[in-house]
Amino acid sequence: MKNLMLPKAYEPAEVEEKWYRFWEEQGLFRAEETSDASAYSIVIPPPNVTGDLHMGHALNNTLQDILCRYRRMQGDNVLWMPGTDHAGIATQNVVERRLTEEGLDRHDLGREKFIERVWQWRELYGGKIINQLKRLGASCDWSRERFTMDEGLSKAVRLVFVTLYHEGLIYRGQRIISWCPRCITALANLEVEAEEIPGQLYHIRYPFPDGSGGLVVVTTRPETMLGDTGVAVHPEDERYREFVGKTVMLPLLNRELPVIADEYVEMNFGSGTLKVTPAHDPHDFEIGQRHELPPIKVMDDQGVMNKEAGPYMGLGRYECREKIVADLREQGFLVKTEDYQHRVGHCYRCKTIIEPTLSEQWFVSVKQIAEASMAAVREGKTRIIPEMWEKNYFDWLENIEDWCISRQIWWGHRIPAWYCKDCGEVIVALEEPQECSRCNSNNLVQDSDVLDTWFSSALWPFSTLGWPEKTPELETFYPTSVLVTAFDILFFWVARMMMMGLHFMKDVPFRDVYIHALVRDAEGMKMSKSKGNVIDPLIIMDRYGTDAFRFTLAAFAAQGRDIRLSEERIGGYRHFVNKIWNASRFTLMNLEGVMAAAPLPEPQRLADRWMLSRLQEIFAKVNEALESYHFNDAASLIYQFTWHEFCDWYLEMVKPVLYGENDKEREETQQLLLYGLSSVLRLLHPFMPYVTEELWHHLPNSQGSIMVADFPKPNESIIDREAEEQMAVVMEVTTAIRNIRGEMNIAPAAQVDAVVFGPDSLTSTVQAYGHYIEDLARLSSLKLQRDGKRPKVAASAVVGELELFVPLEGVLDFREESQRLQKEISKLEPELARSKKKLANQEFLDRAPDEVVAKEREKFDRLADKLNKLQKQLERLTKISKEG
RNA sequence: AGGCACGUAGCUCAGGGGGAGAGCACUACCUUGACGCGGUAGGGGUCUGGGGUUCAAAUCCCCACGUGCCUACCA
Repeated sequence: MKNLMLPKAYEPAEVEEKWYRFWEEQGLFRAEETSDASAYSIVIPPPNVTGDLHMGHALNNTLQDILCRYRRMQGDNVLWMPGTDHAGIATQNVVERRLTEEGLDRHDLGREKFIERVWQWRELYGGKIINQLKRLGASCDWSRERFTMDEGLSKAVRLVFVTLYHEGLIYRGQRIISWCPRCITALANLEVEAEEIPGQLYHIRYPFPDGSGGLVVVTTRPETMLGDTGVAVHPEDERYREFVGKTVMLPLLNRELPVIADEYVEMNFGSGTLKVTPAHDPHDFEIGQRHELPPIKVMDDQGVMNKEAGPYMGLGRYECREKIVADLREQGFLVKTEDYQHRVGHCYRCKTIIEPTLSEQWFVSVKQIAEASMAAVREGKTRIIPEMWEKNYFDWLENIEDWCISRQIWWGHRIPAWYCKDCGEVIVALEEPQECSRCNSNNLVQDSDVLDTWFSSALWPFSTLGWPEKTPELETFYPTSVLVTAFDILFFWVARMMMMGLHFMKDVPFRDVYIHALVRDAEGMKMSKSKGNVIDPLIIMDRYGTDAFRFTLAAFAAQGRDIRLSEERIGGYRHFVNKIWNASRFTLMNLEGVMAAAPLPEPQRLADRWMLSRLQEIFAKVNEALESYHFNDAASLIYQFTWHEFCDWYLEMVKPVLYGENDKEREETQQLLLYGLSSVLRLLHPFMPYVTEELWHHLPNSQGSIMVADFPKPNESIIDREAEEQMAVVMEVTTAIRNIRGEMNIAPAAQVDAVVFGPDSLTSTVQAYGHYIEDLARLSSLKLQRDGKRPKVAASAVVGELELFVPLEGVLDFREESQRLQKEISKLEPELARSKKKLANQEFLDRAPDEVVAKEREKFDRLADKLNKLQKQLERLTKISKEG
């Protein structure tokens, strides 16, 4: 026997932990690698092990959980594959900060010990975000949890590297790359964030060899001049043509620089002369190659000037800049400086200004595999939703440059390449080679670099399923059904998964990519710790409960728009959770003696017929919304129905039956009420897993977990248009009487009479269902008349073709009532005028579709009739008030 | 510089060629046997501005203004 008594208010903290444990213990999150049921799979965007659950995670994982729970309730074999990302630079930074606190740095420990420390750290704190995801209710199959540095995943990484290398798609080369002098590593272009900052444009005179005149170059980074090996002008620039082939002198270092002509130079920028620093600028590097200007690196890997900087050696790059500017000024080479706003690259991990530097790194040649990735989307093998993101996806892939994948850090997948110290051979292999394949030397050293974190993330959809083994998991769950993510990692991650998936699995990694919003603060700023504007989801869950929080996220998740989270709105949905709780409480306390196994009775009464019919429509719409990732539509449909139809109307209409003497009616109603509540709970479960599970277990007819109950599907045969139309009349009449009561200040406890005039077709409905109106509008009597004398001293209203009177002999305030009628009339008049004008327009009649015209005629007639009736009521009132 | 969004009630936001919507906030009334985290009723918007297409525009197109984001090698 289930407990039908509920506490008065829902206390989330008490039930959330209980049910999460229950789900895990019952194995309800587990996917079957072999099953006949249709498979549905999602791989989680693996959060960084260093991470704390933030709003972005909360939204991302709530949406995934909604989809997974929805599909599971439909009977699908659902796999939500969880895991975490080793997050190379980010994690290394965190552990290094700890070492700093101990007064150490990683070099004190050495590579091996340092990596050990990182693993220890991960052992202690890496599970934190997993627990936070559980708190959120995430129904991942935790028995399959993966980590990007797991043995299996690491093996996949090595195999991919080796394969691409032998296919010629991975190569090693000297390039200008983006270098972070704080993290002391190369970065991919994508990992550099350009930010506009104020700076200076320095105009510097490079004199002719005899010390006279010279050419004026312009730069924002004067310290790089120490690495200049030429000065370039545009070949068609008349001003400088005579100097091409001659030389100028580099100030401070007194190096002779050739003046060369190159089309890259913009004649209109600055002086039209460009200093060429091949080792510290990507374009200068290219110019240098075209004109055989040697690159000279003037900085070391920490941004400190090296011996090539001569007297400036040992200075930090910005110290050096100041010193150089001062020296130039002193020696008369600084022509002028001006303020200049420009965009400068910053490290996406530590925000340090990056230094473009010539360096030898590993690259993936991506043009060819990018092409396949575009084709897959173009051909519809993968859909990107909302569609507008497709354009970004294509734009990026079309302009893609080779991907720099080597990082000079210690935490990550070591590059599987060995160098022979004797003959220089490069050996790329899955396992450490015993000897050089060319000279048989065993004097081999492994490349000290590790791979970009995103290299392993790119394999996530198949590496987590066991690749390169041919596993039943891969067979069943690849390609995955949908990838749910925010657009900020569309390039970092989604595009690269497409490339790797297509290349190694010969199939797309996911059928759909659903791109959701970014969560911003109330001012529309991206939430970040440095801005101090973060709202901590864990605090929110403490304060409002997880269900209210999740529902809010879903309600905000409209396609194609960012979310500005407002705490008030979460509060609003906490009220909704409480409303559901209390609707259930009411239902349960009226289910005493209900037959748990009874079949659903054929509904007889209007309220039941209407509620059942409306439910079918809600089922259809909610299913449709979830199928198409319209989470907010689904949420608001359920909200509106539950609160404003089920609670506001149905529960009220059902009370007299529940409290009445008729056992048969009561028993039927109990069954239908139970069905209604059960339906609402099942609709809500994907959004609000905890409260629905708790309530589910109180329902007399529930079995097991709501997680595996059927998600409601519409049954067309239950839709009852007639009931809905009749119910509309009941609702409108009730509202009209309540309006009169409210506006006339009739005490809520006081009962009044009402008289309704109108055609038989309508009054018969009012007659048949008058008991509902009497009850809901607190009437002592409801009389019906086809025609005849209207009551004299009465407040009145018009509802469709019905005229409605509330006699108020002795209490009616004539002025107030006539004002009320006047207000109604003045609302109607402009609407009627607009309709009239429309119907007078011949072109409208000719060109608009017939049904639109017919609808407009109907509307006009309805409005005119209503206005006419209201005016008569007003006239009558005025006359009576004068007589009285 | 280009591209993409967005500008709807005081606030946060849905909607999207033919009746302006929700939540919160606001006003009045209410200890009606689920809920005051409640109920009933109510006030509030030339849908940023200007053009255009259309019988019809908040909705489609163009321009302007504003906001946000993304991409880019004028040093």
